Amino acid sequence: MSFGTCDPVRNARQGKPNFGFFLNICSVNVTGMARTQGSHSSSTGPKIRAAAQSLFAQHGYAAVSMRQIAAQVGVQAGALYNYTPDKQTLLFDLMRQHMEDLLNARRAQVGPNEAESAVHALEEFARFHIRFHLDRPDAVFIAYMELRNLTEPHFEQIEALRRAYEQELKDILNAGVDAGDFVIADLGVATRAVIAMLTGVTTWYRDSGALSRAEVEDVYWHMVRKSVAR
Amino acid sequence: MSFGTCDPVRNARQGKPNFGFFLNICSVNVTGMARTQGSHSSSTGPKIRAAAQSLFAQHGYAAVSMRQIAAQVGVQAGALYNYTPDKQTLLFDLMRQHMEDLLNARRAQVGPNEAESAVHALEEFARFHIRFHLDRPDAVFIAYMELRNLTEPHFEQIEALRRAYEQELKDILNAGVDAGDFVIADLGVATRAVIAMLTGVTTWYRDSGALSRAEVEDVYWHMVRKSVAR
DNA sequence: GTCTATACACCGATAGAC
DNA sequence: GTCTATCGGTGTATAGAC
Repeated sequence: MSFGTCDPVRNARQGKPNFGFFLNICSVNVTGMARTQGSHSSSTGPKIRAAAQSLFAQHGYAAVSMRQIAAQVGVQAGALYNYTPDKQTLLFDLMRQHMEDLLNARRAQVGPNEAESAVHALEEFARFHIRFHLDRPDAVFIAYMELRNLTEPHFEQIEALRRAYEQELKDILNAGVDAGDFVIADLGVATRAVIAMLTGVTTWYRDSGALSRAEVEDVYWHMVRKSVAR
Repeated sequence: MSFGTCDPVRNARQGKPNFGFFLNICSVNVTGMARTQGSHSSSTGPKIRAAAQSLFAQHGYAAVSMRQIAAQVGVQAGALYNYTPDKQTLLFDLMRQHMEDLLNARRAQVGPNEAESAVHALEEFARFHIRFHLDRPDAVFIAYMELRNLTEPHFEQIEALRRAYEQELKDILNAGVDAGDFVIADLGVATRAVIAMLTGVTTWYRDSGALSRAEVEDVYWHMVRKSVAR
């Protein structure tokens, strides 16, 4: 009962295969080289992060053991500690990487062109946000659900990155208000409201669904545009 | 290290007192009657649910032990099993109660008066949603974060309640489109987008903050109204 | 209805061989 | 860099006394 949610049904609902990580029976050798045990790998580090990200997203940080992560990678639990000092740091590294990727991708998008209209800048932000989040469902899920499992100094670093990203949108909205394009009662609330609306797409969108990503982008963009309109 | 997040700092950040549930030293007798051990109480059941709700919201279902819940109530762990068959059912009962309260409160609000304008109906829904959610931060947090810890039949029941609530908003939006009050590209997406935006208030609002609940209601309502406007 | 005690399994993390 | 073995502790849940 202690692995309450490691059931095939739940995994199927979330579109995940069942790797059977209790028994080390179906551990997969990603490199394709024949080996009966161990990895001795070129790239165990990345594989550990990938396995942890997938398992944390499926079952939650607290419900996943280091032994489960090791089994999915195809090594023994002790080997994980060659790559991370502890489980908590493994979580933090995943979250920090995700937030840095988000911020860097956003700044790369906005970098070249300057002085565009606020409406166009908002459209670019909205479409970027949806695209980035739909591309990384596991990382997004962890970033929003596992904040309380970070120790205080780690939490503060993630929060700072989150606030920096939020500021990107706030600047756009503020410029739009100054230019007379937007009417916004409270800038901070509006910023969080728009981000919450857009991020919500990750809770229901599936590639197998009725709408394409482009269509979803359009629908959300129209709603965002109107929500801050004059 | 296994109780990684049971630290005073984190609790203070979430506005929770530190009950020190490791040592049974400060277990509180809520009834006020002097007793050195045990509860033998009229109302251990409700106290267990209250303690579980608080602890699950703070640390997450998987990170909270039955011993911690018992300590907060002031009984030994074995006594909990007079009130719940297992931990999983305790979680499910909390979530079902919350969703039923939500649906019942919504239907009580809309019950009496009929045939109002879609715009007014939407305003009532938006304000109700914000008020109800801000009044129950712990229950809301659990309802959104712990879905993956439910077994399949339990999950399906909660999902049905969530869909029924969603339908309440969908009906309003649909009526508004028919009446020519709203312009909506996709009814399902718009329904989820509005709910996501409104629910987002729970992630940042604090009573100690700059805005009153009434002001927050106003700001969100204006954004929702515009987001589906013609 | 609560207690004490316990069954049995798993946890994170480390030590030392290879 | 991975293995095997292990430490000390915790987990859920149950049994039986009172």
